[in-house]
Amino acid sequence: MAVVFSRACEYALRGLIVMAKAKDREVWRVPDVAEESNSPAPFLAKTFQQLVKGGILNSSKGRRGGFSFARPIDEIFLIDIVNILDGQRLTYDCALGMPDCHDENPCPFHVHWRRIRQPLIDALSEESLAQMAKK
Amino acid sequence: MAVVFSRACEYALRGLIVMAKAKDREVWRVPDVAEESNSPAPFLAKTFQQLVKGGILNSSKGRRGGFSFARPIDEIFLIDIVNILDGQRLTYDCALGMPDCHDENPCPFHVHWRRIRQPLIDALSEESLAQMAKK
DNA sequence: ACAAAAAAAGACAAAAGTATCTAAAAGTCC
DNA sequence: GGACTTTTAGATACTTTTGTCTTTTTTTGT
Repeated sequence: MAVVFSRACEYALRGLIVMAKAKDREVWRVPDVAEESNSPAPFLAKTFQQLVKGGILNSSKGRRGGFSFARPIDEIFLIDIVNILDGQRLTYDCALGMPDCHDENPCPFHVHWRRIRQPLIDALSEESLAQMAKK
Repeated sequence: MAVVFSRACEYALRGLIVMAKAKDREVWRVPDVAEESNSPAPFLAKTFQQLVKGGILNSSKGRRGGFSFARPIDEIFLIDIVNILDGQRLTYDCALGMPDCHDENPCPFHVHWRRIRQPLIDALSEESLAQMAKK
C-alpha cells in the first residue's frame, strides 16, 4: 500500500511534474517521462492513457508523437489527476471502511478524518501543475 | 486500496472500539468481535495476534479464553494500533514515493503533505480507545 | 482423565494492484 | 509506398494484500 495515492497516481504525478518543469519541450515520449520520473514505462503508459481519456493529456502517435498537456498547466490541478486515477477513495470514503458512514451517521473517527481530509482536498484543489513545477 | 489505513487496521480499529464500548465485558472471542464489527473473523484473528505481540491485547486460550486489553483503554491510543499494523507508511514516507525525500530535500508535494500528515498524527496520538468508544 | 472451546500457527486460496510483453493501429519521414 | 516510431489495446505475469482452512496447543469444565 502506498502512502496516500496509488502507485499509478504517484507515477503520474511525478511524470507530469517532470513534463511541467520543461517549459520548452511540448511533446514527451513515455520512455523519456518514465526515465526522468523513475517510473516503470509500460505502467506509466497505461496510466497516461487514462489521463488522455480524462482530458488532462493529449496523445499523438507516430514519429514525432507522444503526450502533451491538453490545457495550460496552470489550469491542471492535482485534484483532477487524483480524481481520475484514485476516484473518490481519498476525498469521500470512510476512513474505517464503514459503508454507511456520513455526516449524519458518523463513525467514531469521522470528525477527525473530516478535519484532515478537507485540508488535503483544499491543497490538491489549489495546487496546479505549474505551481508544483516551480518547486 | 483502502482510504488511509490498511484493511487489517480498519478491522482492528473497528473491533477494538466495539470491545471498548462494552465496559462490562472483559474477554472477547474473535467470532463475537468479528460479528459486531463486520469483519472477517479469521483475518481479524491474525490481526489480533499482531496486537498481542505489540502489547495492546492479552490473549488466553481454552474454554473461557479470548482477547482482552493489555492496559486501560484510556492509555491505548490510535497511533499505537496504526504503528503496529501499518508501520511508518502514513507517518513518515513520501507521498509521491520518492525514496530520498525529506525536509532538507523535499519533493514538490512535501510541504503540503507535511501540513496534512501532522494533524493526522496528532489526532491519532491524542485519541484513545476510551474516547473513541464514547462516540 | 476427557471432552470441548479457544487462540496459535502455518498452509493455502482469492483478489487486487502492479508490472511486463506483444501485436495492432496510426502517424511521420524518406 | 515503405520503414520506422509511437500510442493503443489486450493478454499475461508477478506481488502484495486480503481472506479462508486445517491442525496444533493450551485451557477449562465436567
